[in-house]
Amino acid sequence: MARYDVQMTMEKPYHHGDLRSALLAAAESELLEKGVEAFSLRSVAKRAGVSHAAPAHHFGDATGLLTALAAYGFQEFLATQHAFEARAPQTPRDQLIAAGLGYVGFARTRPALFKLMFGSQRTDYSDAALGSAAEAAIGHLTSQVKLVGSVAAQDVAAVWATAHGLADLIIAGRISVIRDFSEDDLQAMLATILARSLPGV
Amino acid sequence: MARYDVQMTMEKPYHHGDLRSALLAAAESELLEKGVEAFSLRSVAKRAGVSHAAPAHHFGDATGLLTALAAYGFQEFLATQHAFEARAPQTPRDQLIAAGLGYVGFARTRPALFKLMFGSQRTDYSDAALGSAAEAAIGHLTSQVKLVGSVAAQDVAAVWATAHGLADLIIAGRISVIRDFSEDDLQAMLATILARSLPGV
DNA sequence: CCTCTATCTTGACAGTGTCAGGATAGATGG
DNA sequence: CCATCTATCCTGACACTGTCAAGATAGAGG
Repeated sequence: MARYDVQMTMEKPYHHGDLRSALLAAAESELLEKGVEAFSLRSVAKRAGVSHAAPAHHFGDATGLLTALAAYGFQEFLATQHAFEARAPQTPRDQLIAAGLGYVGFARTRPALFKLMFGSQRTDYSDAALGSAAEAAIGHLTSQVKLVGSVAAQDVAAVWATAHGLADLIIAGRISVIRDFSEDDLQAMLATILARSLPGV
Repeated sequence: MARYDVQMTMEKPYHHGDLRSALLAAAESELLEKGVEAFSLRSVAKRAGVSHAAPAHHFGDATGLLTALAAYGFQEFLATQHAFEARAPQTPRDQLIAAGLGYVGFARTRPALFKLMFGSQRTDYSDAALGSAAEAAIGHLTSQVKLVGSVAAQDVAAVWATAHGLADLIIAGRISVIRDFSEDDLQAMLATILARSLPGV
């Protein structure tokens, strides 16, 4: 009977079907709860319902899994920036600020991924997938700055550092004043600070 | 003979004398070489020449050691900012920028400590020593902003985020353009970016 | 139908943090 | 001067970790 087959399948199929994606999702949850430092590969495997050595075949070792997760994170990161830009006015300056807001927004929505991507030593940036994904995300910000009119490396560094600093401090819970802010007020404050980092054209 | 006694003492005294300080120093070296995630308490003990359980009596567990190290880090952090300020002009604005340069300077000089203080989950900020040390360092920056004339929380967040973002991205090696910069050019660029984060009084 | 290959499991190993109990040495009080 | 006391450090054990080797399973292709 089909019903029985399904139940068998649900219970314990030898081949998972999409273990790679399941492990990535489990790893993000693991990071969110325990942090990068207490990350356990065996615990991730248990979350996905497979044996402790199953991840090895898909990712090699723990660094391989975290590297793949970081690469996925940069894709999401770029997508978030694009989503923010789509809702903003189409002037270069507004678009750049929207990218900055997306930068911070991603960090607040996926803090585990953000910390992995920017604050961890357990990722291998010589990996092709991670390298190109990271370069795409950073290149986007750079091109946005150029569209505003600046070609100075100093201006890229300024807006990037401002967005990054805001993101990092906020998800660390260190900017305590924003607790009393509404979401709109917070966005307005972030936009003001980001705008200030641009050369005052 | 005194000489023999000294040699005996150098070889293997049962009581270390200043094991607490030795462990903190060894821990910073360990962090610098391996990173926070690969940090090993047993390896730190081996560096200090004691058994693997010796740190427990001084720090409780691994988190206790890293917490104490972070508290020490915030003292050094504040001292670095003061050192930068001492060499700068005595105007409020120059003093604040000097504090920001000290912020980045500390991160570049002691990256392991900086990452531990701002990017790790293995520190206990409910600890009294760490809490007060961190508050002292952050309170300093806040008071510097107020001296410039601003009382808006937004301005504190702006200059803090800018300094923090620059520090974090630089020690992560992500701002690649600075590789071609001389030290003076780098300081000038940082000062320009930091100055931009202030309200344009 | 039979092999081939990708996928997953089991079992083992060295290394980790932490706890319990014992050894040592400097300090304290008689 | 000596006995005890306490802080300091060591040894041994436990559960847990990541990784490797070898075997089991199932789907795919000839």
